Amino acid sequence: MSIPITFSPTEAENKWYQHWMDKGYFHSTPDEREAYTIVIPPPNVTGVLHMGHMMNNTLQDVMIRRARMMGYNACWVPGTDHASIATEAKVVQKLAEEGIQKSDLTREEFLSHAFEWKDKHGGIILEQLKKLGASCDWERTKFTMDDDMSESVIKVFVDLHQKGLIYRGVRMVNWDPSAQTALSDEEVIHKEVKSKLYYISYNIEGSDEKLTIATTRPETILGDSAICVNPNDERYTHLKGKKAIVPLVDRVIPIIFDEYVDIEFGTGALKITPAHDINDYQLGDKHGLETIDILNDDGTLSEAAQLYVGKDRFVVREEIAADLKAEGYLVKTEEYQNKVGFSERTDAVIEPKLSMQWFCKMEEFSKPALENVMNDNIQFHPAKFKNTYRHWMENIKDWCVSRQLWWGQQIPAYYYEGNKFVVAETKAEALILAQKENSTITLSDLRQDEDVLDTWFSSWLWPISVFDGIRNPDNEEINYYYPTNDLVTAPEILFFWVARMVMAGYEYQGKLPFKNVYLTGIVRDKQGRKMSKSLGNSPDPITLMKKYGADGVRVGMLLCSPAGNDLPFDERLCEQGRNFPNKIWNAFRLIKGWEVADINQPESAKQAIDWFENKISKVITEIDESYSKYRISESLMGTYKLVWDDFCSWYLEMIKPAYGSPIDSITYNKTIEQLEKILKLLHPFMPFISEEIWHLIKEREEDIIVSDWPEANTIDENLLSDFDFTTEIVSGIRNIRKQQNIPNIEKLELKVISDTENKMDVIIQKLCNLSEINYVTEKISGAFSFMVKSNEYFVPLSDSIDVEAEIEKLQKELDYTKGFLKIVEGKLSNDKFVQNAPQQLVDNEKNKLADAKTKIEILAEKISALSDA
RNA sequence: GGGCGAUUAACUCAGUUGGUUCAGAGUGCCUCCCUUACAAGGAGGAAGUCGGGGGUUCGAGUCCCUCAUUGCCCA
Repeated sequence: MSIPITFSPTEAENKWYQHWMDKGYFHSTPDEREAYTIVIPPPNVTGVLHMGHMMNNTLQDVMIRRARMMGYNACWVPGTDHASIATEAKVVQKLAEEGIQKSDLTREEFLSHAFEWKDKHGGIILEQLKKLGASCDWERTKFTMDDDMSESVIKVFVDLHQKGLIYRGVRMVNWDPSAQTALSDEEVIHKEVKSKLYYISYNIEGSDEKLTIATTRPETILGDSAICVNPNDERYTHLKGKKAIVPLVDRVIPIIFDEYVDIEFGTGALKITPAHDINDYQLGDKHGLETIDILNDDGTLSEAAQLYVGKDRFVVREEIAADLKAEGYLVKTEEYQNKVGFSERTDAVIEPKLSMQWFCKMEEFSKPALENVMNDNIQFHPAKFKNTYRHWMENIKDWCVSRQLWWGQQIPAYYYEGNKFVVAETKAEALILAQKENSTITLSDLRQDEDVLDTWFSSWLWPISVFDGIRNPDNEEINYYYPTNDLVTAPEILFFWVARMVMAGYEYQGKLPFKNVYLTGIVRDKQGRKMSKSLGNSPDPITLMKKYGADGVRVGMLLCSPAGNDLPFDERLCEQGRNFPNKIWNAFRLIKGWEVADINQPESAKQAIDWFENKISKVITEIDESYSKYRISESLMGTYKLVWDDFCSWYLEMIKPAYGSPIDSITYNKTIEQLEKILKLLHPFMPFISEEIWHLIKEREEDIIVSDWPEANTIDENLLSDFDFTTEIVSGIRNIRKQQNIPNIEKLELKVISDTENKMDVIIQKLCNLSEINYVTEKISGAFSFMVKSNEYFVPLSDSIDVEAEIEKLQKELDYTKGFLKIVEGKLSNDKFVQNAPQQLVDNEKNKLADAKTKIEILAEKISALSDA
């Protein structure tokens, strides 16, 4: 059989993914085994696969595949969320391109367009995840607006309303004039921008005096209802009881006094616009000021502004500045840096706006949610995010859950007789409730709230609702799969999503939603910028997988990405990720190329097997440990080194038969056994090549994806350290070959001065191509030499030896050892050290002292012997 | 402005209760080698005042203080 020199992944990927699907390995149904569950962080239906998804889903797949091999009933639930703002924006845009305005459509018509769009684009990411090898239970795929999911959302809304945890109220909200909806605080991104500080003077009523204020938003003066100064500010105390006149509109407003005002900032006088600034709103509330809302929902000025009506707020800013200047009110402008809120979705500048919204009370929810994270019932990896979480939970504010959109679950509040309303799951139930108030009300008198619920109001139920645990809180599936085990997500949505899921979990199941939260880093480009579509700095994952193979990209992503750390992405990582499967592929080619014969097993091979069996047990222990701490990249690195260094560089070299010679069957079979264990360890990281080689080893029915995770046997630590000692000798000889340019084919001799015989001499002989190893008692002259511990090794060579160079080398080692000795002596002559340090440590220092002394003696002898020669 | 992190080799990061193995790993870099699995490879090598400064201790990358730089969250 001829096996190609490089592994070509594409064919294997398609073949095995299809095979796994056909066999139904990804599908889970409750049974007697213990469940291991992950719910996917549902990607937006608007999205396409990006590097963040690759990272995130690779991790989940690694975890789920390993759990499957460990005998758990593994269930990974995939799905998407409806992303109300983003999706509605996309659909509106698409309709606009077709010449259709949203306002021309009924709600139902618009929704049918939106669903059409979702059906066409909504599954793209999930299809792309299949290329990555994601072993999701596709039969369970959910969408946050599926009928059952929406029912759950509505049920929860009604339930919370009945519990008094949902209320309607006027609040200052973050208004996105572009999307024309309110946003939660978390959806607002504050950015540092260059702006201007405008100094505007107001006339004082009945006086020639003027009062100057500073603002970044001159257009809002039209909504001013007071000017506020600090009562401790002596510059202004005489203005008590006076009134100011708003320029251009000549409205008379009071001058009020409040310590809130920073004397140092600007002129120390602050204009108060309660309708358009959260702080002003609070001050207005406190001082009983009028609120004048001068803006329309689309960011243009309203009738209430009196001037510039219908013009955009930014246009007005320029115009009013010019007009103020013309009228002599503008004192000066200054360059100024300040933070401005932008919509996460539309990038429009957020307008603080007073409006009627629905809110969810958070205080009660936050208690168990905080407690169970702080006490590690729910563990964060890395744990440092507990701090951030706590800070948020302790300062939690009510959640604005209404959005002025159509795409989403319509709020189940029904109005009648003006502003009276009832909340119920259906209109029919609402009618019954309303009729209790007024028996004459009919269905047609009820008008449902126009707004929909925040998408997170769906997602926070995700771990419960995918198992129908809201509608049927005690069903078989929720009881079996919930709580889920691990959640893999980004720290950016720790509050948006993770915290709220925890709250919903305790509220609706009385239990945590997941036991572990693995927080991934953010994938950035080389310049440290977050990868985003708008910057165009993200490579296309599908292209990458074509180039490097899915296994290669998976490994590349994981190699350098410890939990919670950002990953500056570089394609070279994928290159490394591709080289690794190729290494295994070639190891397999080597083994598969051997002719197997019934011949005696060489002692060296026997020892190599003994060693490797111990080594692999040790590594399995280590990588299991890393997994248990969610140090996935460490598990991978442990596996990587096991394969590359231990298996390929050491083990295979030790058992390799001479070129053209057959291998004995015992060694061959043992080697296959080791290879199979390695493939299993690799499977979570590299599912495709591991399955491919697994089947190329021999024809078989069983697949590696459902094989048993290898278990560690008892480990002979002495054997392992003997081997490490042996490798040092091998390196010593290789060094001499290298320095003297002696080709590998040329056999060498090794002479040893040592108290004990190394049991692994046959290995040295094999790896170094030695004709013989002899133990001697006298130093050998005319030989290259080196030391390992206090043993001396000589490689006699007929060629002349560069005495000078040898002496120099020995002198260097001697100097180093002398320095080392000094430090050890220093420690041991320190009484406090000897008294306070643990006995074991002191003994060890004593051993180091003895060893160093012996070594110095030997080195000195060697130098003098060489010098005499 | 308030809170929380981070700073260890050129890069990305490990380093657990202070103590053998504490100064590590992978990549990159340098030298040599297309040697009969693999040049997507092999053999070897160099590389760090553990951000600066103080302190506690017999002993500090690790604990404390302080300064600097930097990131995130909140206002």
